[in-house]
Amino acid sequence: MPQPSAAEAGEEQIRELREQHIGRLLLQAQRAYNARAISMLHERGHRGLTLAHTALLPHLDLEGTRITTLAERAGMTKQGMGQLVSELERQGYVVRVADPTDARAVLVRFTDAGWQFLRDAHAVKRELEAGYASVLGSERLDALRETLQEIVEGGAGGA
Amino acid sequence: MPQPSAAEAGEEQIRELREQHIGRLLLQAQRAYNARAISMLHERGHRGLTLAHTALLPHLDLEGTRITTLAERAGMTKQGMGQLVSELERQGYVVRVADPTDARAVLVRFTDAGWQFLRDAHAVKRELEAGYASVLGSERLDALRETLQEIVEGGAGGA
DNA sequence: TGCTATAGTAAAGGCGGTTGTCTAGCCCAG
DNA sequence: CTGGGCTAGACAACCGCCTTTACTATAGCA
Repeated sequence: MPQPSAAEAGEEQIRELREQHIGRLLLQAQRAYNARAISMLHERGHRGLTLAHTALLPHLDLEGTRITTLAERAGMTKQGMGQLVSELERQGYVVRVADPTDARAVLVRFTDAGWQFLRDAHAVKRELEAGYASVLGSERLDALRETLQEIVEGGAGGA
Repeated sequence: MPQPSAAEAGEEQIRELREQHIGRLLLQAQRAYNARAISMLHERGHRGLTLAHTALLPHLDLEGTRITTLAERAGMTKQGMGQLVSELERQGYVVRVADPTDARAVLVRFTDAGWQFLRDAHAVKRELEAGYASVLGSERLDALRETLQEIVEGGAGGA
C-alpha cells in the first residue's frame, strides 16, 4: 500500500489489461505453432533446421532467386536472409550459384535435399493446419488467415 | 534443372506454400504490433523497456506477486521471469520485497513509476486496438482474439 | 534429523533476427 | 572512359527474449 490512489487507479488497469493484448496472443500462438512444426520436421529427419528456414523456402523460384529478392519477399533484411541461406547451404539444402547477368549477385537454388525438405515442410504445414481446422473449424481458420494477412499487409492501426 | 522430376514436383509445392503458413503470418503480425507498441511507449518516455515487460505487468497483483506465480501466469520459466523482473527493477518500475510468509520467496511489487508505466501501457494497448478495430471491424478483432486464445490454450492441432 | 520439494539465482547458450560497415560490381553523366 | 553514386552481398557485432543446466537456501514432512 504505497499510495492508495495510485493503487486504486492501477487496479482497474490491471483488470483490463488481463484480457491479454493482441501482441502477446500473437506471440504465444506463433510459438505454439513453431514448436510443433519443428518437432515434426525433426521426426522427418531434418534436424538442425528450424522454422525460420521455412521463411526462405516458399520464396525460392525454380531458376534460383537472389538473396535481396528473398529478403524482400520474407520481409526481413538481406543480411538476415544471407544468414539463413548460409545455414541452409551448410546443411546441403541449397547452393549459391553466380548470377550470369550480374556479377555482384548470387542465385540461391535448391539441391535435391532441398526439394525433399520442401516437400516435408509442406506436409507438416498441411498436417498442422488440419489440426487447427479440427479445433477451430475451417471457416474460423480461414478467417484467421485473412485477418492476419490484412494486419500484416495493411499495417492495421495507422501510425 | 538438376532433375526435372524433382523440380516439377516442387513447383506445385511452392505454389501451395506461397499461401503463407499460419506460423509466418502470426510471426509477422506480432512483429508489426510489437514495433508500433514499442515506439508508442518510447514516445511516452519509457525507453529501455520493451513489449516483453508487458508480459509481467498484467499479472502483478496489488499486494505483490511471487516470481514463480508470475512465470506461470505468463507461460514462461521462472528464470526468464526473474530476468524481466531484474530489468524492470533496475529501471525503477518494480521492487523485490521479502515474502513474510516464506523466506525463500520474493514478492514483486510496483513502484509509483511502475503504476505510471502500467497506465501508459494500457493507453497504448487501447490505442493500438482501436486502430486494428478501425481496419478490421470490431467483430473480426474480437473473433481474432478468441481464436488466438483457443490456439494458445487448447494447443490446437493435437500432438 | 534427514529427505525431498519448492523459490529463486547464476551462467551460458540459442534462435532469429538487426544495425553498421565494408567491398565488388553496375550504370549513368559528362 | 572516367568518376560518382547506387546496388548485391558479406562480415561482425549486437540485441531481445527467452531456455536449459546447475546450483543454493528455505520449507516442511516422516
